[in-house]
Amino acid sequence: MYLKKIPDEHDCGISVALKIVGGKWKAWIINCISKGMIRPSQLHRELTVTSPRVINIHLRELEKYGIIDKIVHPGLPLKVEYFLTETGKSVLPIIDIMERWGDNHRQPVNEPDN
Amino acid sequence: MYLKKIPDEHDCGISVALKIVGGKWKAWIINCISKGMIRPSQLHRELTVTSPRVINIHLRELEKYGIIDKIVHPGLPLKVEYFLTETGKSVLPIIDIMERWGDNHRQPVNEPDN
DNA sequence: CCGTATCCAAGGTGATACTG
DNA sequence: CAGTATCACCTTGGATACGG
Repeated sequence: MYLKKIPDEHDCGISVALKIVGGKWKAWIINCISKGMIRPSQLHRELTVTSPRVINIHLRELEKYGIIDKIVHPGLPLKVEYFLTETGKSVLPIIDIMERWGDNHRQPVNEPDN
Repeated sequence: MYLKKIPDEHDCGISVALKIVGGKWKAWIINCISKGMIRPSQLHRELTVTSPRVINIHLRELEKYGIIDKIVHPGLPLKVEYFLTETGKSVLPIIDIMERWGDNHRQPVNEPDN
């Protein structure tokens, strides 16, 4: 997302927001967690097109930014559960409006894909 | 933005929306045009941190997706004016909500930038 | 003034194999 | 089950110079 070197005068809120929803699967992951798919294995099953590594990178970043947090249950097999923080929940309206807009404008945007 | 090879079952509205606001300067450009900075030279002056080439790439893409359109005035020196289409205007609320969210959550997101 | 071509650096993503 | 390391690839962004 090439957003790290933006000088201060252009580091607007959009840059900040894009750090959260800008990744290829970040918004998708946030949506899944908000819907109760809180275990990594569930995410992997839903997102078979991607490797666990990429999902984990996104999870680490969302964690770092305070969007999600996790509970590690002791014992074997391992059990980890992610959940949205309050900050994370505040992102849902953004994802929602983006999703609705995209669904309503799929034609003009997706068709010229040459 | 690596959004081109997303399989259909995951090609949700978010992917579509990110094609519009996902680029490093796309949302910024849309904002500028909506505020009346409609000539390329104005955009270049506002965005001196970037080369004209990058701005033009974004403009071409926004044009391709029907977000902006342009009027080419004949004569020399050349004069071009961009404007938002109706579709483009419908993007403004998304940019607005992202910008506000980002401004309100700058701390937790920006600080862990290690 | 406007736009593009070329070359290049860097970041994001993907496949696999591996450890605890 | 959960997570990481290494590899290679593709996309994006950036600097410069040039043509309409």
